[in-house]
Amino acid sequence: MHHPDVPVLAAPASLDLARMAVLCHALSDGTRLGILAMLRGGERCVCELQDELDAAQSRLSFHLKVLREAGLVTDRRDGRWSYYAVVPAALAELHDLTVAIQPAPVRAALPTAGACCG
Amino acid sequence: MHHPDVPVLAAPASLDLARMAVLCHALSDGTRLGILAMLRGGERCVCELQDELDAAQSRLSFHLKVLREAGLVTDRRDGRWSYYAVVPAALAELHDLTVAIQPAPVRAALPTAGACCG
DNA sequence: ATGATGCATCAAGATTTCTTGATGGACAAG
DNA sequence: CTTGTCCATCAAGAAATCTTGATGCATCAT
Repeated sequence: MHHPDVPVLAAPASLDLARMAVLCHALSDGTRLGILAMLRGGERCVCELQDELDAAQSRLSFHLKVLREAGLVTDRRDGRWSYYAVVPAALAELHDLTVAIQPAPVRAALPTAGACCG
Repeated sequence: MHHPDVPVLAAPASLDLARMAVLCHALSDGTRLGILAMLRGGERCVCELQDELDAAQSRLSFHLKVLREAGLVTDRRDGRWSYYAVVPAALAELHDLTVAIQPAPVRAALPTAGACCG
């Protein structure tokens, strides 16, 4: 070898790369992001998403499953309808992960997620 | 239709779903996240990543290209070596996007990214 | 000049992901 | 009970992504 062998930085406990990959994968698709954007207004049933996003029903079911399995949404049955809603904590998790993966000097200059403005 | 036709929430200007999809896609792969985690310690050349991540060279080149095209890393040539480094602003962008896509009531209870602790 | 190293790029195959249409179950209305 | 609506799931094909090995170029050392 040839290079100075810089010590590899230890990862903070909060930096779970596998979890981050799952969350990011779930958010890497336009249809799924469109769903989440709609759910900002509150819970929706599948047929509402269907109308608004102009997507086939099986297609929405597919993407909702991805979001659900990533923990980004929950579903609630009410009669014939399934209502989906955002899980804010999951987005907060990604939020924290994007901070944790910042280079150490940058992260030091950032407010801590929990302690901010507190 | 049958449901109460809830008004669809207007998206904040900061919510660029296409951009979010690109960023999240780039971060949805384990190898790429491993690269970023290594780059937290500062810039690295490809062969260092290769040693540490135990990945073939062409494979790293492929993933580095994805990260570069998403704006998450920059590269710098120095002689035979290409040094890659994190672009903190890109991670900050994703950070802000995860806030922007939160349901409106949740976002209202959160500190603004820029104005935090100010 | 010669040879070796670091790296980007390409082609090909394997794998994963996405879309579409079909089927069937749960539920509600008539 | 029959019919229609809402939805999950499946199968099959299309498309995107990832991995591997090969090739070629630039750079450095001898």
